[in-house]
Amino acid sequence: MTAQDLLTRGVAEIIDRKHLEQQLGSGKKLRVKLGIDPTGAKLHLGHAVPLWKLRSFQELGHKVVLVIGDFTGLIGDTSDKESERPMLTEKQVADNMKDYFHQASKILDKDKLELRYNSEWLKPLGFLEIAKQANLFGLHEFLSRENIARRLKAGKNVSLREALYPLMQGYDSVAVKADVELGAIDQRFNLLTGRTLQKFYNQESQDIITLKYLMGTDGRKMSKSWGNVINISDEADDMFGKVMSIEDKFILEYLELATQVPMNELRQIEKELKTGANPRDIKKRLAEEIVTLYHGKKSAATASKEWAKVFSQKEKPSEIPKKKIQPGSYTVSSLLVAAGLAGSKSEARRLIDQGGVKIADGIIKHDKRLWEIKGNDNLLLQVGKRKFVKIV
RNA sequence: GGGCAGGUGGCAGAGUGGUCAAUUGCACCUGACUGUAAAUCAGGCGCCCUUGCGGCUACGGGGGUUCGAAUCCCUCCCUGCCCA
Repeated sequence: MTAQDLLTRGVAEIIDRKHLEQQLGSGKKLRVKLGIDPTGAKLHLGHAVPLWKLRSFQELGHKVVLVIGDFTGLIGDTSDKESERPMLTEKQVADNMKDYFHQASKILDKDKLELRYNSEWLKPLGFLEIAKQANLFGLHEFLSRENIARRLKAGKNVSLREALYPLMQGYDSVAVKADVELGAIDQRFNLLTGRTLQKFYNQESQDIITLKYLMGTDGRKMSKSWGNVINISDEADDMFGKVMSIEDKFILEYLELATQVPMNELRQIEKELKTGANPRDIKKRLAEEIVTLYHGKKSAATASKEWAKVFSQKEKPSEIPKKKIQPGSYTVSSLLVAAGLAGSKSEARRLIDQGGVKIADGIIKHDKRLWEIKGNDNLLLQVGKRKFVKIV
């Protein structure tokens, strides 16, 4: 990681660039802040983008301050939302928070980290103080945010509480004396709030690095509510496959945002793609890189081989889940349900009709024949191209 | 407090007495093709029964009108918008 990459890779915008370059050049150890609200239990590759940037700061000797939004999580940020985010209960937040740090430490160096919870300073804050902070901003600023304006225009509710959220995030920066704050591009407004508040509290305003966001497996922004996420806790095989299923046009973005492949290599790959390289091969490399980050090189290699076996060569995976079921007579549909390969018999019949069901390598065309299950059958069931279960 | 609009399948969002198990989009599943679980194309996408112009359950909850309701009425709950 070069100092050059620090300010370019994955970066959408830097405010104030000159000042930040100066700070970095001065040799001073900067306090670099990232806030995460525990809105779900799992971190995904989109969350990981700013975490990797933090890691780079760590490597260059700066102090990383990870602010867990145990308080802001209760309130709920709407800057990345198309509708009001529901307020969470303290229990939900506590549950979600449990694994957050553990997951984040897959990326960050735990020993060079300052971990803070923002209830520490937000909870005791009085109304007067909040009013003073709120006085620094105009309602019009908030209302003109793109997604807020859109919701208002569509006749949807925008609660007053949402307008308060940026103050809290901004005050976090004051509390931890941040020199730099990171965030996704849709956080821009909240990030800027920190600058104003710091000034009000006689601190030097933090610089801001906004990062591009990662696309999900369906081509929309990666977000838990879209259900298109690749979680950093996903199993190696699963993670590999999900990466392989992204659209070709996102390959370069993924390499930039979700891997540590050097930028010059990235430009090389870009050239190769343009001159007719098979995107599948590049994507395989991408998937290996990503899986390596979270599961290690060995698992990545295994996942890659496994994937090639099952999908390129259409062979069976080396590990087929085994399932024991009650001995007796089964129709194919009830067999599939018993094996967990179909949610209902109706679904199973549909799969049969569509030619997606194989038993012991033979395509099943109808549901009439009865199968006797004795309890030692070793019968291979297959649905689609990638779901296998062995009845034992 | 007053006025108005609305609550439909995982989500978004049609439908306003029968042909609605419910248009469409997204997500998802299967098949074909391929360079891959990409793209594209085709089909599917409530449950049950041996497969039928079959049965059951379903359009916020409850009750009613009707031969028949997601669609009409009553009531309850909830949500949003406007005004104060």
